[in-house]
Amino acid sequence: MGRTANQSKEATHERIVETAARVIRRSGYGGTSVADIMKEAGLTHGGFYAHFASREAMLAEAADRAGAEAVSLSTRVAADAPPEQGLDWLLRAYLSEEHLKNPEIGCPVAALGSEMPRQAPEVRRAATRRIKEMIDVIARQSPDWGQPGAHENALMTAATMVGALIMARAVDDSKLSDALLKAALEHLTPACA
Amino acid sequence: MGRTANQSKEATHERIVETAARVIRRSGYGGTSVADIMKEAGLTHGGFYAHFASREAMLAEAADRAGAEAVSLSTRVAADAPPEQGLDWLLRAYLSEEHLKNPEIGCPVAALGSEMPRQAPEVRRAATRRIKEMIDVIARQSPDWGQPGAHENALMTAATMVGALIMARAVDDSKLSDALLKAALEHLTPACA
DNA sequence: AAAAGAATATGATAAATATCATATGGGACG
DNA sequence: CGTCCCATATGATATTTATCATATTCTTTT
Repeated sequence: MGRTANQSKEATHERIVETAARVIRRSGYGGTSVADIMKEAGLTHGGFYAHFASREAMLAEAADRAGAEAVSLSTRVAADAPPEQGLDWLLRAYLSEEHLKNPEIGCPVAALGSEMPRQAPEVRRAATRRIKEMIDVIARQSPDWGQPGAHENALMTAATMVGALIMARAVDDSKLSDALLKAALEHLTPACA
Repeated sequence: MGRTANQSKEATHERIVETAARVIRRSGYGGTSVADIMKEAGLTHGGFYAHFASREAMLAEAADRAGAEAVSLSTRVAADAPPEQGLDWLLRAYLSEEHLKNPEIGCPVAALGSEMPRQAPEVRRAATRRIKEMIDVIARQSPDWGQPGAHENALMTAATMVGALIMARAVDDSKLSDALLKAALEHLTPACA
């Protein structure tokens, strides 16, 4: 059934990528099949290759999309904060219970980080670009923005955020999860450096 | 071919678990098949279920083994350090180029962290236990050992270590990898809190 | 309103994979 | 020295999965 052909091919492509960006964060690169994504997008698996050259090409687009969403959401959160509190708001959102429990709409580095080294070059390239953007977002919100060492500081801040969230999700003990998020938040908030 | 039956079943079980502990850190939980592990252990896939009730049971044993190796290696590194420098040595080893490039004999949290939330309960339970042990190793090496907040400090240190290594491995740019490791090392070394 | 064209569904194929049943060969013990 | 047992290999099955070829239906155009 040709379904609704008024939804142009481009729009369907869009929808698949958007869906995939969510599904990979929920199920991982390796845990996501082409059929899974198509089903969740309301399509059947056969049509997939009318939209993408390969599964990997599609993962690359999905990874890029997930990264772009994270960057723009972070930018918005920081922009909505009162002056001087951009980083604070960012940290509070990132290290929140809500982010902990909703990987599919959250940071793709936390959701997919340890699978990245095994992905296709196109996937890693897209992810790296978005990670650099994310680090810049953090750097611009830091109190020491412009000073020497500010970029290094942003690198460490990003690492702590990602590590705390990954560990909090990995662990089977909600007390420890909370403690990890709280420890990271409290140690990053008072501009420790 | 009964192969060498003098190697008791127990020893073979041991060898499979040991092999699996390496393979999962290299290929991920989802990227590792039963046949992969058996082949790398020098066996054929068919015999697997004489040793484990299921693939998941085996992953649980492998995760536990990998965690145990990491804890004992870390303990040894810290013990070999001059007095007051245990944490320093730990950090230098963890955030080294060598660790970056050898996930299969390194920290399982960095290698498998983002896949953990989807693993079987037995796997997560084992991993959580080892993670707690790892945090204790770090806490005992900290200069503020015993003081209030020392445990929280260890949580944040662990998060930063894990996050920096995961990001450094994820990224497709060796300059950024180095910068991430260096930033984490320099900011954790001078006992920032 | 019918024909053409584009988008998607159906169906098929080949490879991988978890799991299980049975065969085989080497060592222990009589 | 021959028999039995146990660990492992062989082989099979059912499922999943990536990929592709073909059929079907919707929309547009005349």
